[in-house]
Amino acid sequence: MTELKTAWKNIVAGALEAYARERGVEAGPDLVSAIVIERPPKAELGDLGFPMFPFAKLLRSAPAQVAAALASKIAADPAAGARGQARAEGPYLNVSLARPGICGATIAAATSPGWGSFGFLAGKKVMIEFSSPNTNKPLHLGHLRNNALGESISRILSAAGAEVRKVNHINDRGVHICKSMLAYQRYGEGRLPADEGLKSDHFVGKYYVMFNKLKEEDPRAEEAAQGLLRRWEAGESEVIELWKRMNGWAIEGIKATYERTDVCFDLYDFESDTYELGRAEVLKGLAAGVFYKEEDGSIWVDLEDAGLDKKVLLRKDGTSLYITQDIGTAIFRHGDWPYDRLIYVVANEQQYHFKVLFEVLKRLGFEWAAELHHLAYGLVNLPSGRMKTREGTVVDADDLMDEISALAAKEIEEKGREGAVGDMAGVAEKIALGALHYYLLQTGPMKDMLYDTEASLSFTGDTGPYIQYMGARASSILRKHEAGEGNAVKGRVRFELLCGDADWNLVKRIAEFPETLEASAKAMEPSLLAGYLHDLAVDFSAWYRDNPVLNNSDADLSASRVELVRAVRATLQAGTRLVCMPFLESM
RNA sequence: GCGCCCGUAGCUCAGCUGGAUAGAGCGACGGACUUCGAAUCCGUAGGUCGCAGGUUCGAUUCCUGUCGGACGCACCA
Repeated sequence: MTELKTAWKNIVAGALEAYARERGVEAGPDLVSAIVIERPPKAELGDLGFPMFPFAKLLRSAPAQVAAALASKIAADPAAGARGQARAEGPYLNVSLARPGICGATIAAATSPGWGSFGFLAGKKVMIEFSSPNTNKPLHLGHLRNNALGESISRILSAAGAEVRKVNHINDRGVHICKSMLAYQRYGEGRLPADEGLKSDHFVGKYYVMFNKLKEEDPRAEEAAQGLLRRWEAGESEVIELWKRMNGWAIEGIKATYERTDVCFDLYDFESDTYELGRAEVLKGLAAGVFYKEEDGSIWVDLEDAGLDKKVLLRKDGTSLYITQDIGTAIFRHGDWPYDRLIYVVANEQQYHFKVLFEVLKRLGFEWAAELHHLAYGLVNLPSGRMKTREGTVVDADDLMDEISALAAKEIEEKGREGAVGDMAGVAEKIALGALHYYLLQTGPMKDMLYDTEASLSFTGDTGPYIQYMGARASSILRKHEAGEGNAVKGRVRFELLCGDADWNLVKRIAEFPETLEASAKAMEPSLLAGYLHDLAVDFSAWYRDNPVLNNSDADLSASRVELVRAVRATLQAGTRLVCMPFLESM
C-alpha cells in the first residue's frame, strides 16, 4: 500500500508538471511537495484522494479545473492505467486502484509466515526500560498501564525489525523499602507469606501499609526508617538479611503478576547495584568543566541557557541523588550494550527530570544522548480521583485481573459455551487480559485516563473481547473449512472474484496493516494499532454478515473468500499480539 | 510565578503530515437470530470541537491570548 501510494504520488506529480508546462508555469519542487494523499471519506469516491487546492494559485486555475486536467492526462498514460483509474471529483483527484493485483498480493502476503514482521528498523538496537517497581508493595493499575505500554512498544519495535532489549530497573533500596522492613520487624513476628495466606508481594505491601500504624504509635518512626537505611548502607548483616528476604518476597510476587499478564524482561537491574554508578561520571564532568562546585562542596549543573534550572548532581557529602543514578545507569548501559535508542517508559510527572537528564548527558558529550526518549504517560484515575495508597483506593493488579477473569468466566457460562471452550479458566483469563490491555492501550499515552470499574469491565462494543470475538469467528470458519464443510473445498481460488466493493473494502483494510505498524513504531504509539484492529474487526463483522463464505453457491468465490478470512485471521493474530492481547481460536 | 500536558456528543474515548457532510463505544429509543458464533449487526436521537483572535483557498488539527483541569519546579525517589 505504501509503494502504491508513492507510485501514485509520482504519477500525479508527473501530470502536474506537464500541466504546469502547458500553463507556462515553472513547476518548482514546492509544487510537487505540496501533493498530499488522503483517504476519501466514502469508499465510492475511490481509494486515494488528492486535494487540488494548493495548486490553484500557482497554476492560475480553479482546483476543479486542475483535477479535471490531471485526470485526462493520467487517463492517457498506459502505465498509470495499469495501476488504476483517476477521476476528478470536484476539487479532488480521486484514484480507484486496480483491484485484482492488489487482492492477490495482499492476501498472499497476509497468509505468509512473515506477515507482521518488517525490516525498516533492521539493525537498530533499542533498549526500553519499563515497569520499574518498588519492592515494597505489589503492582497496581498504574503499573499495568506502564507494563502494557512498554511490552507493546517492545513488540512493535521488534516487529519493525529492531533488536529490542527490555530492562526492568527494580527500585529495591531507599527509605520506602526500610519502612516496610521496620513494620515487619515490629509486627511480623517472623511470619512467612504462607502463614498469612498471602501472595508474597501482597504480604510485603501489607507491612508497608502498616508502617502508618507504626507512625501513630511511635512518632519517631520516620527517623527510625532513616536509621535503618543508614544501617543498610553500612552493610549490617542483620539488616541486609531482612532486606534480602523481603525483597525476595516482593520480587517473587511481582514476577508472578508479570507472568500472568504476559509481560517479560530481558534484563533486571537493581538500584542497589547501580545507585552509585553516577558519582564518577559527575566527577569527570566536573573535571571537564561541564559542572561546577559550590562552596559547600555540592556539585551542580547550570542549564538555564537551555531553559531549565540549576540542578544538584552530587550532595555536599558526596552522595548521589536520583538523577546521579540515572546518569550513571545510562552511561553504563550504553557501554554494556551500545543502543541506538533508549526509551524510558515513565509517568509524565517526571518529564522535567528526563529533560534535565538528557541535557546533562548531552553536555557530557555523549552523541547517543540525542536518541534518549522519555515515553511519558498519564495517570489512571478513579471516578473518586487519584489512587492513594494511604486511603486504600489503589486498584491492585492481581485483584483486578481476578475480577475481570471471574466476569469473563461468568459470561462464558451464561452463553453456555463451557463445552465449546474447553479450558474455561484459561480462556477466561485470556479474555480478561485482552479486555484489560486493549482498554489501557486504546487511549493515547499522554492522556490521564479514568478507570471506572462498572463501565470499564465491559466485553461488548469497542473492547478487547470484541476484537477477540472476530478472531474466534474467523477461526471458526477456517476450522469448518479444514473439516471439509462448505463449498470452498470444491472451488478454486481466484482473486479477481474479490474485486467487488464488499470484499475489496476488507482487502484494503488488511493491506493497511504494514503502514499502521510502521506509523505505530515510528510514533511509539500502540493506540494506532489498537484503533486499526478495531476498524478491521468492525469491517470483518459487517462483511461477515453480508457475504457468505463456506455456504456460498459459487465454489470459486467460496474458496477465494476462505483465503480472505485466512488473511483477516492472520492480521488479527499478528496485530493483537502487538498490543498484548491473547488471540483466541474459540471463546 | 515559571514549565509541561489535557479540554471533541450525557459518559469514556478516536480523529494520521491542516483538507470533501467531525467518528466509535457506553447510555436512550426502535429493529434483526430456521443460513458460516447475537460477546454480533442495522437504524434514530445527541456536538457553536472550552472561549476569543490570528495565519491559510481551507483550522478540531498550526500560532497567540484567555478560561478550566492535571502534573512538575527538593542536597526525596
